[in-house]
Amino acid sequence: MPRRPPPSRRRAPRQERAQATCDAILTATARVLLKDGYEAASTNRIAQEAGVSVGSLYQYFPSKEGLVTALMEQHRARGLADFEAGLVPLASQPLPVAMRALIRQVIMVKRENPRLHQVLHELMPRMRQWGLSDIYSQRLFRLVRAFLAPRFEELRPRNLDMAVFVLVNAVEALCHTAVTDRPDYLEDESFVEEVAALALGYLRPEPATAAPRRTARERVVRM
Amino acid sequence: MPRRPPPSRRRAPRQERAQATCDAILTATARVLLKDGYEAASTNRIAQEAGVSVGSLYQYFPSKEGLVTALMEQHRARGLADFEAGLVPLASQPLPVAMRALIRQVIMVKRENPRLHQVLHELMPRMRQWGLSDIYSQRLFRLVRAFLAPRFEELRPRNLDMAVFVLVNAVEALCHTAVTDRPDYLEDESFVEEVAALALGYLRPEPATAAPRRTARERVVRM
Amino acid sequence: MPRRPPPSRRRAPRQERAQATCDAILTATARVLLKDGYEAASTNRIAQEAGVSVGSLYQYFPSKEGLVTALMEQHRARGLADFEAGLVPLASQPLPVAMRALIRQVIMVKRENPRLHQVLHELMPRMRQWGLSDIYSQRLFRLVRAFLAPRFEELRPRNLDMAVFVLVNAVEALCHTAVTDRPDYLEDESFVEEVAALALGYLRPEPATAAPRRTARERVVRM
Amino acid sequence: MPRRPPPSRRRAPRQERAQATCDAILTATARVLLKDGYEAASTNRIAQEAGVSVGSLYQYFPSKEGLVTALMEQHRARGLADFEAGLVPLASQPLPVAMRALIRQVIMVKRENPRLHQVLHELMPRMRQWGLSDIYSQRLFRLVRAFLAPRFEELRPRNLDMAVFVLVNAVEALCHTAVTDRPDYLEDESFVEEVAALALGYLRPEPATAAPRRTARERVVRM
DNA sequence: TATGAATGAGTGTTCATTCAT
DNA sequence: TATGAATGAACACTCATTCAT
Repeated sequence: MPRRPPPSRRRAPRQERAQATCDAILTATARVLLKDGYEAASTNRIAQEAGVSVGSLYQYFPSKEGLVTALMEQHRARGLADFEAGLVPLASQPLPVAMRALIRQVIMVKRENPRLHQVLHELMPRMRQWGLSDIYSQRLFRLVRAFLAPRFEELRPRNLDMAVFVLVNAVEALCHTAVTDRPDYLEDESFVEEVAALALGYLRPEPATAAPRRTARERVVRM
Repeated sequence: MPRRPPPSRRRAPRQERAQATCDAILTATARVLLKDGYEAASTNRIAQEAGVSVGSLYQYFPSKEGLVTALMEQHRARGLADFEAGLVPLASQPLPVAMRALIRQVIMVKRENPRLHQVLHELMPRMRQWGLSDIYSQRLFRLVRAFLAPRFEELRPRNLDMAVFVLVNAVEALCHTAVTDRPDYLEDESFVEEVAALALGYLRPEPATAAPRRTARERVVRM
Repeated sequence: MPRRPPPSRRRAPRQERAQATCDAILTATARVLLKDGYEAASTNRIAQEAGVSVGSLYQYFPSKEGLVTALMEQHRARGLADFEAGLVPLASQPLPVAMRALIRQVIMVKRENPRLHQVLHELMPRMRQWGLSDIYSQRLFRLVRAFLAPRFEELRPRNLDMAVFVLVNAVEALCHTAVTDRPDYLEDESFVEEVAALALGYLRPEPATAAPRRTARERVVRM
Repeated sequence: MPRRPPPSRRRAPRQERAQATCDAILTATARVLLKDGYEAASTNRIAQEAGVSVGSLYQYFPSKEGLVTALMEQHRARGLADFEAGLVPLASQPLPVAMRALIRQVIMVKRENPRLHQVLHELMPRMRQWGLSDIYSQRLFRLVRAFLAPRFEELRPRNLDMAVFVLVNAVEALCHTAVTDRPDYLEDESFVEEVAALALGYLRPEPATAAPRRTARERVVRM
């Protein structure tokens, strides 16, 4: 029982001019969102910024909600496509190599336009409230799952779904939080190393507790 | 150039009755925020829910912003105090034991009132926008730093600040995301195990890689 | 299954000042409706005319619809009360006397403020569209029915309900149309006579048609 | 100071195709008016329903107002023509026969498309507001007047104009109100009888007050 | 001639905040 | 101190109409 089709578009632009208008509006939305945040971003303001009239805005987008949703979708679709494109050549790489590359890519993407990423990120709860299922998260999840599945036997975790949940969310959160709280980390190669260490340390089988016998106490402490 | 003092309180309640009013308002704010979200939570509505007049509300809080800030502060102060209280007896425990205990505690706290946690979490960007520095995050950071510092020598990471950043944010994000996306995980003991594995795997020294010598480059690449 | 309670009031005014505001708004509504008609009567315009802010308007009335409904109700309640008051002393009067008096009263009422009557009359379809059942029409119907019932035996019509429908609507329509199309009739005593003749001629038993007997069919056809 | 010529048409369609377009628009207007009412009937919506562009609509009609006026005119012209056609063969019939036939016809016409009749009826005040004189009412009036004039000597009323006003408006109102409030009456042959009784009772000379003499007082009372 | 993209004034309504009582 | 009536700027959104193509 689907609630309603994603109300992000009202009608497809037929003429070339219309497509341009449509794009201008979306771009302006991003700009205004950046400058003023969601609340302060009025549709009139956005239209003005786009150099069109409010009427035109509502010709292509059914509501402010829909407009923002459309922007979000565009953004996430691109992000996901990039991610997938980056993932393909890494399929055959050793895990550590691939992991570092992926993390680096995630950071690069966010570094491109940190404010936009941040703003859209903060918009996500609202989207959920609007009843939009987050198909992009699901696709990302499936992508990572497919990437991990072939090597899962050699890794420590036994619950693939949970492992993907842990990895995806931890990495995403770290990269995102860095944008906001520690932008310097984004430029710091050792940050990539640490995030990779987190991911790889999570997946790596625990060390066969070797030779010299230890008391339980020692074993626990030493880790 | 100090922005302005945190605008959370207009004036301290002197009389007992006033304190009660103040509490009632804060409680009502939480209730309304839960039910309706931030936008739909009007000050009139909150006052009504608290059983006082809007006028009274504005006697104790200078603005809606201030009201929400006060609630947030109360909430975070409590959370931090709890965390600190839980941390003390763990100082002498082996790391894995302590880590599991801490993670369990974080989850428990969120499980208590997931919706409130979620709502307040989603309010944080707005706080930042209001120019409030997040002193609680800083204190949490210092707490964990102090907890980790004595054992840091035996652990893998070499940058303590970055390690704390990584751990705090990864754990927090996982627990928080689980509230929203996978509430079932909150009841699942194996989720605690996985989050602990993530943290401990991150801190654990890499296994002494035996025999054949490698170049630094190689070492970095392999897992 | 009643759709919703008549949405005419938001909250009752407690203080004296509030009651005054409320009245001022209703009065202003009538004034603006008169001048500009329903569509052109914006709520901001009405508030201005009432000398209050829009906000106050919406404190007492939940919507433009509700505001107009309230005005209509006030108006019709008064009209009906007047009608009932006029009807009581006529109960014992001979029918023709009573009928003329009633018609005269209906005309008088409309003559008092013809434009307002007209505007509100034209608003009625919209009310129906809003799903408001017209309780005043029903009460009027019952009133007239009760007035007619005791003498119904001596009258021609055999279906009391239909007779009331015919009388009420014919008289009302004539008086109303006269307001719009022939205001001069409202001042013309012979118009009262004619409307009364219409009503009485309708109720009066057909003259005993003398001599040659006829079939039922024939009787229906002849005059 | 002539207001302006009836703004119902912008220019007469010359080509056949143009006439078809014009008709399509008018038909669509009726359809949309039926479905959505006047306010909700936007010109874009109407154009869409007609399968043409808004631009084309404005090529044939100067405004929404004009469009609706044109529809109204078409509709009333037809109604009047029908009425006139029905009237001709009745000229030589006895009054009661003719009256019943006419009333029956009025009801039939409304029964055909009750919603459209209702919608257009409710639009009439707006037309008046637009400054359009209602030439169809006038023609109807003249038609009925001409019908009644030859027999007027034998009837009770002494003011022909007023009698026509009373008859036309009473019959019209009853039939129209029945459409809205008592659609069952439209199917009820006895309703025709009652309306006819109303009209004929109005026209019929008062019964020759027979034999036993009465005081004026008595006469009035007795009816 | 037909199209449909573009316009923008104008609408109903909300809500944080003030201040007379 | 407490009240709650009053405020009014601001918002999302519509729709009759125009005009470049």
